[in-house]
Amino acid sequence: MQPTLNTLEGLKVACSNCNLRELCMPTGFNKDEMQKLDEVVEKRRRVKQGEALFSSGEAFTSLYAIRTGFFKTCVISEDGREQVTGFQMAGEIIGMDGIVSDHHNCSAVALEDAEVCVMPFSDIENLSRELPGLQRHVHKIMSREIVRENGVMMLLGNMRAEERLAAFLLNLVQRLHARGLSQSELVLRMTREEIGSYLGLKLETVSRAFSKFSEEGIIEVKQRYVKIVAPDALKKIFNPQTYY
Amino acid sequence: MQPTLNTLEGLKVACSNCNLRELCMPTGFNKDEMQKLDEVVEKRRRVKQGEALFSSGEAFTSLYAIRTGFFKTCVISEDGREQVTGFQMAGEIIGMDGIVSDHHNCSAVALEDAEVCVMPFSDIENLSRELPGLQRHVHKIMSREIVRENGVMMLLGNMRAEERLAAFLLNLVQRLHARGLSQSELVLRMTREEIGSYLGLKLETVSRAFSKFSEEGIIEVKQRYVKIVAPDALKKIFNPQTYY
DNA sequence: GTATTCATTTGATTTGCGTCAAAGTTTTCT
DNA sequence: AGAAAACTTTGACGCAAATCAAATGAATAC
Repeated sequence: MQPTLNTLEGLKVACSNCNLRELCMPTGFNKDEMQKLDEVVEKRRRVKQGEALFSSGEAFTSLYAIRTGFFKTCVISEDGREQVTGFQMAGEIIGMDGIVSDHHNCSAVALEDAEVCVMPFSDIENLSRELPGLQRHVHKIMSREIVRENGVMMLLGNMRAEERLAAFLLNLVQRLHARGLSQSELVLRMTREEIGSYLGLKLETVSRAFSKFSEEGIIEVKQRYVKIVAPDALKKIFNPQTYY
Repeated sequence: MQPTLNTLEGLKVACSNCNLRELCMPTGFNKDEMQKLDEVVEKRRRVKQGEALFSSGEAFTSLYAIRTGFFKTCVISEDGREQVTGFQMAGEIIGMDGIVSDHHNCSAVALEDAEVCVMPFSDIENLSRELPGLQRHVHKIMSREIVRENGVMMLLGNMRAEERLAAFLLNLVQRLHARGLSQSELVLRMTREEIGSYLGLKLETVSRAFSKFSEEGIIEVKQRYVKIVAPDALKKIFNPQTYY
């Protein structure tokens, strides 16, 4: 480890004046509690595009709050098949897969240059014994991940290609919108192949579904740029029943 | 609610002399700590075959430790498609999906008459601030669920029908073996349709895969009874690479 | 600025699983 | 015990997505 390479020297690392606070930290703390919270963030770490924040099998030490950038998490089977298990953006917490065995079960790779807050898990555990609000927050974050994965299982087990892609796009744009970005335009940070891996499809199938949506006037696509022209049509594809 | 129907009166509810303790509770506690742990289990509750322990949308109050019986958990999409997200047996903890929103996101249905220990989550949170061992255990249980679901995503996204069924059987028999049962024989508690839902397959496909394994002499099947004759062959199907 | 690599699109063909159907078996109900 | 309902198996056929293939476009390196 070469901390000087990964740590941002001279930058005040503090949640209390971070504009992502409401996304990744619990709310409703007083000044004293907020100060303690600040100390959980040991340091920051930059991860270049294509690099791994952590890799499957590595010792688990910390959770990471994404400050900037975009990640994918993936598991690899023994015979080399890769499954993307999620895409994560600013304000989201990753690394919880490592708690159960003290080793990471998946890898987190930056899809664009990124910066994360390193939060040693033992510190989180210590402080969350003092601060019930933090304790509850940690529980909620893990529960949210369980619920998210339930949703992916529904996608993979029950939905057809176009339904999966519609759900994927709606989910992405909704999360970006929650971060102050457009609710109709987005630039994909991942390849068709990575989308396909996440959705249990081959890249050609993903490409065809994009083209189909485009032909139908539901979206406009130019490579990684996507504009959602008819969100209701997408929602209808994702969930036919609601629109009888 | 009719507590008298669900509570087992006159039974001493205590983890300290429960033979499943090592499966669902943390180890290494002294007498005093063990006694506190006992108090987390508010009561027990019986669930008849086919009944729901909790249902999607219901208010979340407690986690449940399965004492006897067998459950499935499932989510239902708005248009009515059901996805089985897991099968749970004695010693396993369910209900963590409800923490994030204070409402359950999935339903837990008993596949045979069952008995669970009801553990109010607020009590768990309170006590785990006192007992770091319990705190760590709660984190591990949730992390284990995340990791399990990662594995299911790999199954659903990358594997073919027979690989999925092989993985399913190996996983089931391994968990049963950890509970003192045979590592080669099992009686399925779920229908072909429920297996199919979990594995993202139709019941006919599951049935055909069973028949194929049977014809090849890998397993013996008679309805719900399954005997694994050639476990290595199953492992090879699940994970071709390892056996070059 | 050109070459090389990587990503995407689109077409032709194949295939694994789904769908439909019917018969057999087991369990449940009366 | 007998009838009804639920579950399972097996076969024939269809289709959605995978595979194979080739061309185009974009990004990166030299």
